[in-house]
Amino acid sequence: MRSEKGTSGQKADRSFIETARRAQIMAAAIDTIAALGYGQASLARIAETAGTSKGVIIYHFGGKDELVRELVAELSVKGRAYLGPRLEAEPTGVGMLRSYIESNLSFVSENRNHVLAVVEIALNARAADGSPLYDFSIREQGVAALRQLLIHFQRTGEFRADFDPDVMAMAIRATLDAVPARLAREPGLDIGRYGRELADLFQAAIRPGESSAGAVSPPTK
Amino acid sequence: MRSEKGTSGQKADRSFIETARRAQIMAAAIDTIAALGYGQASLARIAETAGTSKGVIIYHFGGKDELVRELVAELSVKGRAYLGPRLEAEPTGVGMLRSYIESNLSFVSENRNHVLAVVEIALNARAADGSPLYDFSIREQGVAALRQLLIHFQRTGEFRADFDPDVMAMAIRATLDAVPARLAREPGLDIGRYGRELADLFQAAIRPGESSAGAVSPPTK
Amino acid sequence: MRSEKGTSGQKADRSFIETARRAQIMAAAIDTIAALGYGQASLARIAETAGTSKGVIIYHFGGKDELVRELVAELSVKGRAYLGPRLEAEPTGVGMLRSYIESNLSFVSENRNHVLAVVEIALNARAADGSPLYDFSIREQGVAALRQLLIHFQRTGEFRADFDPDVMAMAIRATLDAVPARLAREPGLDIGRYGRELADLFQAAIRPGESSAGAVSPPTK
Amino acid sequence: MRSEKGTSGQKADRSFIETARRAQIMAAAIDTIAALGYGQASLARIAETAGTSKGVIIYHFGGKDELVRELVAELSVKGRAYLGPRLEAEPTGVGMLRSYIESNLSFVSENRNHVLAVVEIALNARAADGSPLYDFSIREQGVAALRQLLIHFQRTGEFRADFDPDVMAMAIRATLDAVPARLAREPGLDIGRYGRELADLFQAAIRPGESSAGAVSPPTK
DNA sequence: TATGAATGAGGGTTCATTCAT
DNA sequence: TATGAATGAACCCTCATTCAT
Repeated sequence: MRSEKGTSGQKADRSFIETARRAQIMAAAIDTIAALGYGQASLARIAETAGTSKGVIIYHFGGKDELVRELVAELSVKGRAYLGPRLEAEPTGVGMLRSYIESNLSFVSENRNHVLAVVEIALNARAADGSPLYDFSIREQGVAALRQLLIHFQRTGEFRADFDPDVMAMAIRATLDAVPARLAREPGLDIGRYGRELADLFQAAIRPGESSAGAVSPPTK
Repeated sequence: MRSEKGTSGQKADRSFIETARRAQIMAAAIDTIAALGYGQASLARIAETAGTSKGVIIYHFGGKDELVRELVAELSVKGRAYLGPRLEAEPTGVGMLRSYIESNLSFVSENRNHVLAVVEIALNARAADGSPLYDFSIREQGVAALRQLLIHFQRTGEFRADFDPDVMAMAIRATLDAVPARLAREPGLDIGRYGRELADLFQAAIRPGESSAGAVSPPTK
Repeated sequence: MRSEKGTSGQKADRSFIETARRAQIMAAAIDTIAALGYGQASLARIAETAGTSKGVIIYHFGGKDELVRELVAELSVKGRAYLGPRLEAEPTGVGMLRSYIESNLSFVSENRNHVLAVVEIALNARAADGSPLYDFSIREQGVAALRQLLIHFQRTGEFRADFDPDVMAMAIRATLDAVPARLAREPGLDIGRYGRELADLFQAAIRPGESSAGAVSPPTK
Repeated sequence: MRSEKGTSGQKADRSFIETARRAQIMAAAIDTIAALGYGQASLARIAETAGTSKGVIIYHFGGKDELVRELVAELSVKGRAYLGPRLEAEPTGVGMLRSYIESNLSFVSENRNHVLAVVEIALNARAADGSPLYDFSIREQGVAALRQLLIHFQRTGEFRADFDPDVMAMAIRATLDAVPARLAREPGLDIGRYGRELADLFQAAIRPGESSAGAVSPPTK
């Protein structure tokens, strides 16, 4: 059997041919999940897309779960490599916020199907008892980092202090997460413009206004 | 066979006992889908939750599709009845926007599992070819109505004119749609406060500021 | 429960309304079987055609088997009442043969669906072990009677003596039995002409020719 | 998945083991259908006869439909290969007619169960709406060819001119089609003799007699 | 290294029938 | 007399996985 990498998680050394096969299968899995949804993406269909048989997939990945897990992990690695430098390059809070949003979206547009597939997985893949199958702690780490960033710049005064950083982080994340699905429905979408609009939106939401938004809200009982 | 109601959609007159059974089954379906996810919610499991057998479900609904369709339709009816009056009661643009957000969330909190189930269905239920199985045009109508509302108050000047109403509507909707899942993970969440925070957030995003947010954005290449 | 008539087979005395219901159901069963074939004619579909529910059918007939049995029996009674007098009216062998064929066909054309249904039943209805479900001894009695007739007129010399009455009887019966299906496919078929042609055909086959057909046959190894 | 052969119909190249399994399953299907009838021949029962499981059948044929389709196709191929040369070898009309009948019957006796099974399929296999499931155009082509043959020799004068070739063809076909069922009931039947008798019968029916049969028929209104 | 073959659980659905009313 | 409700077996099929080669 292949693909037993120790718990340490380091990649087993693989032959060239094996690496190629794995890449081919993962690409097929991505396209199939993106196109049909997680529930419809059976091993048979993925194998068909890849031009092989189910057996091959099981051989190389040990099972469907592991294949999917690697799909998720790979995107996570790609994502961090993409976003990290872009964020660190920004000196100001507003810059980081805008960069977070726009970089996320450009990453999405450059990895459409992969992102779409992982979103599908995140939303649907569950064990028989309903518990999530894969580890999306990365995502939560992302949200946490975003919240830290918001808190930081609330403290510096660059962002207004009277929003809940938790709620704001979640709103930003949710809005970004909805984009891949929309992109799938509307492939011609101009992601660059979309990202700028979204950045404007949240920039307006966090900027310290003359009067806080909360002050305008009707008195709550 | 049961449950064939004409295209007009009016409920066929049902016996007391049938009505009860249907309600019981729908409740079981809601809980099962909410708890396990759409993909794991087989008829057998739903039947088990309901304390009956698959046959009974088929008898009363004619099939899984119809059961799910009714779950969706019922929530849609409930939702409109809940939201409509609350929106119409608001005279101002800001009031309507806040009401839209807060009413949505209070509706969600009052119909947790049902909303969660329908979100599961919306995200996951697909035909074999990947096309969506049910009609969520209601949802899109909702987004469209929201966009119209935004456009209207941009014209009156109550909202700033330089945001894209399409992007704003989508951001609001996506943020709201993410709440049920979070609520499921975090049952103690204070929805009232959460709604007010979210309303503040988007109120800040649409308010006509001294200078438009866009002006602050870095020059785009 | 209804419909338990003693083994003696006499009809239980039935109320007017029950008789009507039974007739209605039997008509529906005939049309359904004729249209869809025996295998597709489930109680549900028959009930739908009849405008009632499965329960009613079971109530009146005790089960599907009994309903079908009565369909068969009724046609058998009708058939004998139709054919008997017509045969007996013929003095000559040729007349009886022609009458047998033509009366059979006119009976078929006057009872299209019923005949079609019973043919469907005869060909398809079987118990789980493959054994035939209903009693078609009537049919075999018919063939036997036909064979007796042929033998009789072979002895009188009106028919040629060198054909096997068994084979001839079977050929006539098979040919007649194939008509309903053809009639179903080709509803405009002129049964009168068809019957005369068929009568001519078999008349030619049984007439005492100058030389027996057998003599012409090539020597068999 | 197995058994997807292109529309051209050429057999995909199969491994030895697969070929064997397919043959075994087809044989089991033939025996089961012949013994129990089409309606009782479920995949489970066929699998039991074959000594395997339903899954294996599905694996090799993709579904019940395809299995049955191949049963029909194979017999059609076998039948044409068997009958064609035998017909073409005959110089005279009478010879061809006799050969048609006798070859058909010897083919039947040599392929008892297969023929019986296909007859079962032809009579019973239907879609939910009652329409036939498989393509029996071959059969109709056979009848059409037979009719052409009859017409041809009516023109040459070898057959009498005053029978309807359509009716005659249908009578011959119907008589032949009834044989498998009889053979099933009466396994000891002497098919050779039976065929000669049948050939005699129809030879007498088509021979140009001193006076046409039609002339004897009572005046038709 | 790779594959075809087979497995067995579980999927949704149809069916004739039973039962309580 | 009639019906709606429920049952449970059987149906065909899909699935991820195992196994022998």
